[in-house]
Amino acid sequence: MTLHVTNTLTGESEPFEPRDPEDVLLYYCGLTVSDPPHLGHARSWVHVDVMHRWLEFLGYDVRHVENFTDVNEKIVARVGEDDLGGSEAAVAETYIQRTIDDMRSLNLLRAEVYPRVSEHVPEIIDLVETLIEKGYAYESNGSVYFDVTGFDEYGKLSNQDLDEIESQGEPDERSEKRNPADFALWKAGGVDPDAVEEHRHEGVDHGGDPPEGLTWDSPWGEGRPGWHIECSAMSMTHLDETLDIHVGGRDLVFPHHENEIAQSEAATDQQFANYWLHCELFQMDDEKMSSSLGNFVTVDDAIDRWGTNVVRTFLTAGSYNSKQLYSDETIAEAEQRWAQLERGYEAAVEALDSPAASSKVEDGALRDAIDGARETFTAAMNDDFNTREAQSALLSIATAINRHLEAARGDTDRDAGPAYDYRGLRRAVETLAELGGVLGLSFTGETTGSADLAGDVVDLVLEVREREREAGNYERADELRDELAALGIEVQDTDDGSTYRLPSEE
RNA sequence: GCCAAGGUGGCAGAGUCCGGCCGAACGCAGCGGCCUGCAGAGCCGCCCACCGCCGGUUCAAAUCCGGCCCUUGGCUCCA
Repeated sequence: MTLHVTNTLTGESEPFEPRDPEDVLLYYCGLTVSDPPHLGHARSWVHVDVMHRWLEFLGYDVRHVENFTDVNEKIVARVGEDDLGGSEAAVAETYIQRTIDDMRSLNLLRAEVYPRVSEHVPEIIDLVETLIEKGYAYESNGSVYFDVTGFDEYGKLSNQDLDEIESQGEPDERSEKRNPADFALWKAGGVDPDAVEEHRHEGVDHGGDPPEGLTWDSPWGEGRPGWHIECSAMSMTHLDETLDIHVGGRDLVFPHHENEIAQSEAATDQQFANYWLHCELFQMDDEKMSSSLGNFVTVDDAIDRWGTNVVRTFLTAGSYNSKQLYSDETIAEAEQRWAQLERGYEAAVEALDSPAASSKVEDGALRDAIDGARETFTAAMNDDFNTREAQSALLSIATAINRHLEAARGDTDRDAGPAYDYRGLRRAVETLAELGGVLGLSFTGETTGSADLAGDVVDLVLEVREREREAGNYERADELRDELAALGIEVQDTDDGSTYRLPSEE
């Protein structure tokens, strides 16, 4: 069984064959650091992260590179806001740090490199010069444009017809471009003040002076790199001329990725990326999640509200290449799914700790269920990273655990007590941790010092409550349970006493 | 207008590439039952889908072919 992926380039599901049987070169189009990351970004990150983890699970070494676009008018537009910083570089730095923090709290595997545009201008200039030399690009008033008519395959990713694109362009007599569809590789001069103005937040005081952005010397005079060239230059610098997998948001297919292909392949005469994978976007009711509509949730807030595991369960509750609905209901569902997984895991751990667990007991149904779940999980992930199906497999392990515990308790004759399948439960716990790990879910719930203390206190309260129950003071017992619940502590009464769960997360 | 993706139960969301195991997964919500002092959790069972519409191919279609309707995203400014 091999991994299949849906390639935007062909529109079809294809068996995945990296150029090198051991290494996979993975490039993800990162973000322009001009705003705090929101859940939409997190959705793509998490799916790329799951791809990365699954490729490693399959035995590949993954060389994962993800850029930061730190040169952009949108960033300049933030200069002077609040405490973001007084220059393009400072604003970018602020958001890069924030982005890295968010990535960490989402439990993302680190990429090998996070290259920045501002640190790759020489490589960009080299690439532009190559394109001019090869006749694919031309200089005009200090700017350099890519001539799309020179690249026969232009439009192959997005299925655009060049004539169609051209006819769309507004005729502009004074344009520096030969063709409306040509795009800038290098832009003469400093930042475009109109573009900056367009991205300013209303009612924010930016101080007096018009902001300046970064500029560099080039063979064509002072200027800034164009929007698309960065990804070509950085991926070639840190990976290779041909990538195995290039991932990005669906919204980048055209023109960004289309242009990347054109300039890269024109420059190297090599295929730029063998597999183009695109993450679909969030939908809020009938519109997409976007900053301008003000309907987004920042990664930061999401983690605070629901915790990493719930957020990741939510983000992987649909396929990476299908749109996903964001609503209170869909989040609540994800909370339930995660809670079920966690409860199943914890129930198994608890049973393993009890003297009733024995290596002499064997529950075939439990073991079969685990094996089946592993097969389902593997098949699902190999089928274009079907994370929803993979979650189902995990859930079926939780169910199998509960079923086994239930059966064992049911068999109990009073004196002997229940008997648990020690090895079966161990396998269940290990499998959940291992496969859950592929989705970036963490069952280990490491408790911090304060959580330990909280645990001790809860134990104390439960002890008091138990005495009330024994004395028949159920009203008082229920009050205590409700009061704990109000603090987010879930109490569950069982035959062997009461257990509890602290509110999840870090 | 062009390009792309999609329309599956009350919600959400797999399955569509490789037609039959789909009388449609997993989950949420709802309804019974077991358990419980009660609740929750768990377990068992149930309810809810003529798979957008119309036609075709086939022994057999959610899955293939054709037409139509609708939704969403990108482009139509900059690039």
